[in-house]
Amino acid sequence: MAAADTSSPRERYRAQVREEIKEHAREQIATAGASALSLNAISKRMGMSGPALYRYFASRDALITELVKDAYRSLAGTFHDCAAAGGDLPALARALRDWALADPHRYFLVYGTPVPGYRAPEDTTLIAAEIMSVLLAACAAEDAPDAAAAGLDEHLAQHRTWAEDPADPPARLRRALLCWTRLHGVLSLELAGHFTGMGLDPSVLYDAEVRSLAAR
Amino acid sequence: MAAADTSSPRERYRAQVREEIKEHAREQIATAGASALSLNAISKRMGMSGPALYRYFASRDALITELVKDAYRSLAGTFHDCAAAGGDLPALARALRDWALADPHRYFLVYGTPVPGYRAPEDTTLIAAEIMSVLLAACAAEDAPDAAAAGLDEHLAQHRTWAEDPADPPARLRRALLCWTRLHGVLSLELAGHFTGMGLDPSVLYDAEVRSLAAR
DNA sequence: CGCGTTCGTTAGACGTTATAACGTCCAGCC
DNA sequence: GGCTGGACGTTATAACGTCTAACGAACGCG
Repeated sequence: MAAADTSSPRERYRAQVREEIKEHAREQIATAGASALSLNAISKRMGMSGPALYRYFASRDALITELVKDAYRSLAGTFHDCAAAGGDLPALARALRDWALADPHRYFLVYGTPVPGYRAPEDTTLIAAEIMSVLLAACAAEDAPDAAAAGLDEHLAQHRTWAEDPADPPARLRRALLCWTRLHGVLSLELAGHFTGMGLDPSVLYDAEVRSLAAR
Repeated sequence: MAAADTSSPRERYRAQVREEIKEHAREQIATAGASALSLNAISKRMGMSGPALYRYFASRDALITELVKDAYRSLAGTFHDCAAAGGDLPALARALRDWALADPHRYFLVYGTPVPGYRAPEDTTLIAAEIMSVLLAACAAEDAPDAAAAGLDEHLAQHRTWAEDPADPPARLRRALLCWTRLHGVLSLELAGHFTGMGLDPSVLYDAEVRSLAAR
């Protein structure tokens, strides 16, 4: 924060140009997907020449990585805001779906097909942990032991590095995990258009899954 | 002539070359993902020159589309085989996971991030319906009405174009749908590597979800 | 004012998809 | 046997992409 105060005009201009580049990149990704992102097209639309962008981003992958990080931060922010406003688990689920539908390609930037050579930087895993933390806090309701999940609970009791609070019972970890995987299951298939050919409304399916998760 | 019945040697050679091209493409996709598929690299590895491939596939997208169709057919085949061997729902789930783990990029070819301009051809939707049909048949067990899914059942009763058998109760359609979305939720996150940073075993989570689906 | 860092430029190497035009070879037909 | 048409593979070329190298200009700082 204080560093932003004392930033030189040079650095402020640099940050502004970087933001403008990312803005164009986001727009391009939203219309054509991440694989179609072209530094050349961005530079042309900004009135600059191609290699000028390399003053601001080391490579195309670096730009995409930055956008992935922004997407993570954006999702974590909406989750945090929703929880701060007293949102319970269904509210969080709604916020997640709204966030995803607002920009499907941003969702796929986070949860979509991974690029083989790509390794997630440390930041993203930290933000992912933060997202899980908010979800975990919303799963604070009573948890009855589930016979079908006994093995999972035992496994979670031993591998809980992603849940910082050691007081969380395994049943709560399990519920947060299930929220994540089940909502992602419906949402990703919806965003990929796999329901359109079947003529059914994804929101109904999503809501049913949310109710099922909240009511247990 | 009788040549219309049996393929001419010309056509057999053509089919063989097409298959060899697809073989190299599959290998390339398995190691570097679909976005890294290069017709140039394939042609070089086959000892041919670049544009020669255009005699066999109209474009790069056409080749990828063919591979997507093959992946669909492969999944439908393993599903069909599993069901023909008397496999129940857990067996189908295991077959799905084995199929996905055998070649993760093939799974993403079917269920991964969609390309914006891409429209699924009619064949793939037909095969997708066949896959759902097998899944539906495996969900033939008794179905108790679920309070949280009443709205979904009603919606499914009205939009059931993807289930050809009109005798299927909505509860069974719902269960098949939930199998699909929940298993995909765990599987896609696993294949994308989102669990590796959390230090937990995806197979335990997957098995728990399978048990939860089978025991209801 | 001078100097150095940063910025943006052009030139170019290299790879990609895709088309056009040109040989080449084989199958079938007279 | 010889001819002809079509399929095949080639080289050449265009257009676009990332990214590096080298150069000039502009800006801020001492």
